[in-house]
Amino acid sequence: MREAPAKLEKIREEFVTQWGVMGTQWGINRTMAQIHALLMTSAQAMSTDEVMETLEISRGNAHTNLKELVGWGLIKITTKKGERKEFFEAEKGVWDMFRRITAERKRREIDPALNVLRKCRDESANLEGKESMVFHEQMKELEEFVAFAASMSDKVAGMQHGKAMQLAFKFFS
Amino acid sequence: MREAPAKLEKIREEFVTQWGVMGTQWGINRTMAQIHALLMTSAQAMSTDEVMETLEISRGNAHTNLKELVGWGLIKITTKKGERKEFFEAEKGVWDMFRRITAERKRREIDPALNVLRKCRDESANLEGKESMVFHEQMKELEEFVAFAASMSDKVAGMQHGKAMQLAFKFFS
DNA sequence: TATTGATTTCATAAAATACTGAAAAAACAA
DNA sequence: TTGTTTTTTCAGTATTTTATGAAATCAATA
Repeated sequence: MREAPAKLEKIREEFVTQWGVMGTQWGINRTMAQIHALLMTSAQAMSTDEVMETLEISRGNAHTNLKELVGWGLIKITTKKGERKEFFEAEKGVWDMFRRITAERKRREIDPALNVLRKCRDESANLEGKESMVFHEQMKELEEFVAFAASMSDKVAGMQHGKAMQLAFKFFS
Repeated sequence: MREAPAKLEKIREEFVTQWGVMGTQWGINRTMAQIHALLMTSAQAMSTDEVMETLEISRGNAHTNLKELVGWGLIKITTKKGERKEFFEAEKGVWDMFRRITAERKRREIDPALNVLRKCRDESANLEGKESMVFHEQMKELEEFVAFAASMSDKVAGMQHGKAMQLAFKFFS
């Protein structure tokens, strides 16, 4: 890696660190957030060894989290001519990042919630008593809302940047 | 608490359990999610002792998470005539729940991210070299996007249910 | 084929997070 | 005041999550 001005490296390190802290608050693992921050702000693809060295983490840790990021579609694997190693490169466009995160969170968090809600709604459909009514009604409303959120999520994740901005403009009118 | 049909209690317990599991995936603590699920589906307000007993958790745990939920605005404290204890009651409307969660997540997750991004953008504004350009550009785009998300978040969280549905309809046209 | 370089796995260790239970503080009643 | 009930805090413990590092596997080259 070509030597970057010391000042930049300092700011970048601060960004990576803070993004890691934010990650934990977002419910994602610190190293994963840090690697993402690192690759997002890298002018060129990095190897596992470079990531390990920069963040001072073990090979296992680097490997696991790089592959996890690939799973999220936030980074992709590339190769360099004459090199045997894999290199990793981040998706840099923020809209694409957002779409991928949205789609993945839907899959991991919204869809399972929907299943739970539907099951509980169905099973409480024909019960007697006030308690049962309250429960069933709550399940129904939650289920409807979450289903709606899921469909919005799909819609947004499927949109092109231009289309989305157009819509956002509509939103503020 | 009046005795509810055994079948209901079984389904409700399943819901509470599963909501707790989901909570951990959402990055929030299991007990907090369980208490929320419990109160959301309760026909009447519950005391700390009732929560402790139902979920078989300690007083400290119940107390901490009840207060945390109050902090999120997802449950509120009430009292009963002739009773000295505090009782807790959940906001049941899903739209209001959603608004409160949105507002709180913005405050806790989006706003701090914005601060980090702005700082990094500013500090990298006048640096030389390709690396610096890439970094600065990325900070700028992230900052713009997150600021946009923040403003959307405020907008949504401030909307009435009817207004939001109207908008959602527009969205699908 | 053997050799070397790279990736993957996984048992163990470390760190972060959540929970308990009991004691202290606060709120209310007598 | 003094006693009683309820809330709050927190040190210690348990659990869960994440990271390490070495060994196993895989892949490319010669």
